[in-house]
Amino acid sequence: MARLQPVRGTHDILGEKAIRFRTIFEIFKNVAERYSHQEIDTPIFEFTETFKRTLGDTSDVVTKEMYTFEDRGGEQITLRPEYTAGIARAFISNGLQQSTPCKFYSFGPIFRYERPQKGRMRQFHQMDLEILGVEEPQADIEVLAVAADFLNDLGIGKHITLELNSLGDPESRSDYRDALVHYFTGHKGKLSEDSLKRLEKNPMRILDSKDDGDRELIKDAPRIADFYNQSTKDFFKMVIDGVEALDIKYVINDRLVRGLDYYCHTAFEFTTDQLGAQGTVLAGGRYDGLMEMMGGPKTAGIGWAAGMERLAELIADDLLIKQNRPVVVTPVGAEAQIPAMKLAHDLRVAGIVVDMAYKGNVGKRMKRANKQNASFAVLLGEEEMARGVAMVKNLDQGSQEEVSLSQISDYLKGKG
RNA sequence: GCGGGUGUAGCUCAGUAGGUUAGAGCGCCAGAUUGUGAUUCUGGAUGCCGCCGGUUCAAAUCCGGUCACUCGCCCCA
Repeated sequence: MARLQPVRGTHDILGEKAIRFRTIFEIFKNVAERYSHQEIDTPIFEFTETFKRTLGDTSDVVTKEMYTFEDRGGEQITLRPEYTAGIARAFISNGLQQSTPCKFYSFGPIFRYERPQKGRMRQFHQMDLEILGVEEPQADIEVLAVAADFLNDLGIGKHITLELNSLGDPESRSDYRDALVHYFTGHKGKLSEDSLKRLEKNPMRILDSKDDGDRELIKDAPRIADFYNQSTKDFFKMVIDGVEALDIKYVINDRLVRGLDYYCHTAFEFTTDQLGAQGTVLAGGRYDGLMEMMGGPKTAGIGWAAGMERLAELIADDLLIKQNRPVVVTPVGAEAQIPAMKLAHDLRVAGIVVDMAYKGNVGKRMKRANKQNASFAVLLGEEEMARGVAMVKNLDQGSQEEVSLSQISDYLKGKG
């Protein structure tokens, strides 16, 4: 038993969990298509270079979290640790710059070699939404609207806060970064060990620190809004005005940052306090610099990803897709086996969900039917066959009546 | 990569001044009911007490290691 465990940080999805996943995906798909997004499914692995080049050599994802291996042809392959790079690659591979704007959605597994904990797995699943080729803030607004609608349709909107920030255009962002480095370098002695490393690699991340000492310093650190140039201010105002017009609740969080260089302007996270340390349920931002960094044509982009496992913990039970209750066909006696199978088949062809056990006497089969939460049992024995009928039992009420074989499917559909 | 907690039946868990045959509930199987489920009653099987080693006449119990799960840090969905 001990050896037949799933690989650390992976989980089997079955039973109620599978239903939760499907429920959430259906709702996601429904919302995305309402906004006229198209499905795209890219491979779950890409050349390692695709992720390395876009995520940067200093990011944690690239330096220690990728599942990378050499395939039999000697290619360096990586299981995707995020969606955007693969979709951007597909955009370029398929020459889609001809057809912008592209509005995509996708769903599937993501892989990161991390220490598992609540809401954090090595294989997990994300729903992803992207708009490619739109520089206007209207795309930012729309993408936020999809997210808000999605969470509302899941019935969890009220437990979730939208945190919004602007990282500015490259110029604003670079000025701010310099100011931050200058400020924190002046207080090096008071920074936590982790933040000293961040100062080297990714200074904006210091703003995220949970260390008390760091937080004291952060209070007086330069604020990003003071470094916005006019075009950044205009852009961000458009986004905020749009979000307000659509009545989407939000708070500005100017400590919300993205470490990677290709991010700019809008950055956002939808968070909850109901999941322990991993409170982010959906997050994204604008990445106008990404395509060029990959060697493609300069193309704007904005999008987000939502964590399936985290959402699955939040949704209410009554939201789950109802399972179809089966009708159970039960032969009585050996001679009824084949005729019962024929009856079951006819009902299935007629579109009814039917199950028939493979063995057992009537008592066993009825017990099994009950465990399956069957709605009806259809019993077929010698007596019924002689008269061209079957005994149809309502398992909720315990009542039963004979129904002519030719009318059973209509009878069951009428009651179902 | 770093720190805390926990590993006993399919599931939820009892079980320590170390002691003989390791327990309960739920679930599962069988029978009462060989043409009728749920309820009820009767009976049954649950198991290398995570794994390896040590202490001891004797270890589920004490010690060391290891693995897994879990919570947090880091990072992220």
